[in-house]
Amino acid sequence: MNKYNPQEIEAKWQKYWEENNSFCAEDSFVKPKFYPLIEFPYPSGAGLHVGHPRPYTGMDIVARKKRMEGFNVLYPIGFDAFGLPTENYAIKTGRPPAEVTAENIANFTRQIKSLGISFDWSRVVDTTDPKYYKWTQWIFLQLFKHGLAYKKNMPINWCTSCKIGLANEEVVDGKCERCGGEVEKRDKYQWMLAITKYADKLLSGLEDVDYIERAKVQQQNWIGKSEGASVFFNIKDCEEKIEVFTTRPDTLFGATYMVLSPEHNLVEKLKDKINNFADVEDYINKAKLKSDLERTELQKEKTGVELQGVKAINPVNNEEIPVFVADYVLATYGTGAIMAVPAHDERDFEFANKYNVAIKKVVLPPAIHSSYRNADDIAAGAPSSIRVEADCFPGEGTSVNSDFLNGLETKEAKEKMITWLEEKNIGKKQINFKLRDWVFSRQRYWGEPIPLVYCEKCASENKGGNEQNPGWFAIAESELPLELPQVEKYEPTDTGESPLSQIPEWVKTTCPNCGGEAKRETDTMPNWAGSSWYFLRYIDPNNDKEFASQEKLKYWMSVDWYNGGMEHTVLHLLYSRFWNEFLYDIGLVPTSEPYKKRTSHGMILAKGGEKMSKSKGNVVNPDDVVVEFGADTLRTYIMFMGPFDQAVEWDTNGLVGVKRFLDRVWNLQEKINNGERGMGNEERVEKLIHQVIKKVSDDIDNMRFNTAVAKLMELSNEVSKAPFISQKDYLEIVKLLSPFAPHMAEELWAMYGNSQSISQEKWPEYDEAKIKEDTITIVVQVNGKVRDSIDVPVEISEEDIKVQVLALENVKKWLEGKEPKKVIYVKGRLVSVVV
RNA sequence: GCCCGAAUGGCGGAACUGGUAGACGCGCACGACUCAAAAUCGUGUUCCUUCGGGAGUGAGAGUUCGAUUCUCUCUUCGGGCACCA
Repeated sequence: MNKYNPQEIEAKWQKYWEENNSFCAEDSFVKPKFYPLIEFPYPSGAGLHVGHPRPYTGMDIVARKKRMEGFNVLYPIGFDAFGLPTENYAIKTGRPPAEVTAENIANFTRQIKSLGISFDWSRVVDTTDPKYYKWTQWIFLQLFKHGLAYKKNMPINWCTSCKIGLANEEVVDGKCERCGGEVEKRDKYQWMLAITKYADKLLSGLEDVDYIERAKVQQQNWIGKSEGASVFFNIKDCEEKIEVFTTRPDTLFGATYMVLSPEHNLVEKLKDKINNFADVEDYINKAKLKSDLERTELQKEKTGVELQGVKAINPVNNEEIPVFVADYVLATYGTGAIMAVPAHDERDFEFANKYNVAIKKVVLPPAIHSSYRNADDIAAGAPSSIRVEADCFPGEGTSVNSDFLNGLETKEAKEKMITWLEEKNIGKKQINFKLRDWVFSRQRYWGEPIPLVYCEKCASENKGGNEQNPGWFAIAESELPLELPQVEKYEPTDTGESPLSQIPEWVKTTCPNCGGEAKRETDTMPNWAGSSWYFLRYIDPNNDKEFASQEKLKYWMSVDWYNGGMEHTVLHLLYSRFWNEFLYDIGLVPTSEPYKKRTSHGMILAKGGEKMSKSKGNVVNPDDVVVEFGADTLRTYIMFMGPFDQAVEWDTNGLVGVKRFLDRVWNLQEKINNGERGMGNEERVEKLIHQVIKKVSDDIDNMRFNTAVAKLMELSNEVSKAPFISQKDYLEIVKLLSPFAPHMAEELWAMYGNSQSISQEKWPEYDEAKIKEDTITIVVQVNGKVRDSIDVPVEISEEDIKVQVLALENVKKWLEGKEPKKVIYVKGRLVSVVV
């Protein structure tokens, strides 16, 4: 018998799989399909890191098992290659980003292939390939044509030292990531995508999909739907009104003051009425100067200034109430103004105390539960939900001091107030979202060019574009892809514009509408663009007529199982769902939701629990592990380390145990006895194998890879102790191991006369009857303590077992002659004797 | 501050719908093989113990014949959101 030599075996089988297209999905449309997906990597110059193989291997195991179960599996891979690190590297070295990207992709490909992941390499997509981004641009144009893309004046992050615009990701703790310089906001016209129009759909769509709970909650929070009312407050002796949004219209009688955000345009309009305008202006200017960081850091202490001479009128009781400007009110949410109810909102409470504004209670907390009447009880153990601790009560209860709402529960009070407001025409039911529209422009080179042109003549004639942006036109579809031009320098310009603006011959074009002179948009798309639809392109990656054929989309969509990092559950997941839902609405994809199921893997940390990073020098390169131990050991170890969805610490010592396990399985060949059976162990081994089939199958379906490996280890240990194993049983074990250690499994499978790849074999099935034991061990407890255990036949009756148990010496001893008060029998588990 | 998640031997981690806590692996100890070492194989490995037992899953209570599992309070750690009215 040869020694297990992973390096030799792995190269051999990787070559075999490639030559035989073993893992290419078929566009047969006959077999049931299964479409698993992992997040495609960004091909960085640093190469693969041991974190990458975790999701790839996990889904690979699922994919391989599904193939063996008869599914037509599409398990694709690609590269999300536009991005800042490559662009920055290009700036530093002067090399074209495309060239650097090609090199990095080649390196990533080599590394991933060395892991034996069953990706369909015939469908690789690269977001920077013009053949790919042609369709990214095309989809953007559909969004534009349907009025979902518009240009708006928005603040960007401006590094005062590098004199360039930064993406949000480049701003770390309010400073420039590269130079550490100050970052300020500068206004710039940017393309926006109206994702807010899909807020409701993005929210309700979550009901029908199987995402891990955390991902759903995060998306819900991000979308941030809140239901309430908008209410108009009149201003005394003035035509102007203040519109506010509130989720608690039932507390309107308790509104004792109002607040405008510093950016609110009403301040300027009321200038003449404000007696202390100089103070107000001063406050507003100071607020503007505060960076985002300062605003959040200084949140502990609320500040504001009263607009003296201005009084608002509470519409429910006509009381005159003061109006403040304060930066704890955000300009970007709701109407940028609030009605303040200090008795029932903690922020308003704090502010009212500081500025001496009246506090009026209009909601009583619900009755305290009778079992917790006593104050000491409450302090000791009442659930926090029924405790009342402060003078400010933000919860729900019963309305008081509120005229026609008195005595109503919060829910009813809200409804009644909304009806009243609507009847009087001073307010209405209103739903607000936290979700903002998506800033889609980047002043960068290494991204997809935005395929729009601006014609000044048409703009002046109010042609094209949309209401906000006349003069903008989509380029003709025949001109797609609009390729990135070659440039000399990749640096952003002094004005914060994209480097593309420095190429006059590229910028200058003709207007698709009037044929006159026009200018191209010089901003590029953000990183998120290419990854917002890549799962659709995998289905038909070489199609040059459509982004994917309808027939193929109908067969393959939606993605059955998408696994990715928690860091992408908000933006990437939301953006790609948005694009898919849009494409569904215009009839181009068959399902509204792109992903049926979403799971998440935990990070692999360096020893000591730190993140692996280049600067700390603690990155483990999978190449080294493959060379030393082999890919099968690496794969199996990564799966064995710990629960798939939790962070785990890398430990090179752990690899040793897994290598020993694989060696042992390999060496089990010595135990194969072809001729002889009947050595007395077959039945036991068979039973064990059936138990393992069940366990491993269930565990893979639930991503409990660590316990699946443990069970396989247990099986191999058990078999090692047996005198012989039949070839049939041995190969059954090899099949079960094949998704984890595919190279070794192929080698062993071939060694015993099989000419076809093990990946074509049927996944083992278990027989429930063979799993069952004939005798079971019943645990005996006396007064809750384990005192003995007995082996009894499975079908023993309750009476019989009770008699047997009470006759046990160990039980008699603990009974001390007393009669048992109660004897409980839990079928197949235990007998509990209570004295 | 709010919302999630977690806490189990020396370490990573198991334990189905409440039913023998510590599977599996690392490490460690002893033994076999060896001149020796490595590798491999075998045995043991939660703690205390007067060897009868006793204690034990972050802490404290509760429900139960029985709680790592359910309820409540608290502590610590990790993640997300962060003045969203």
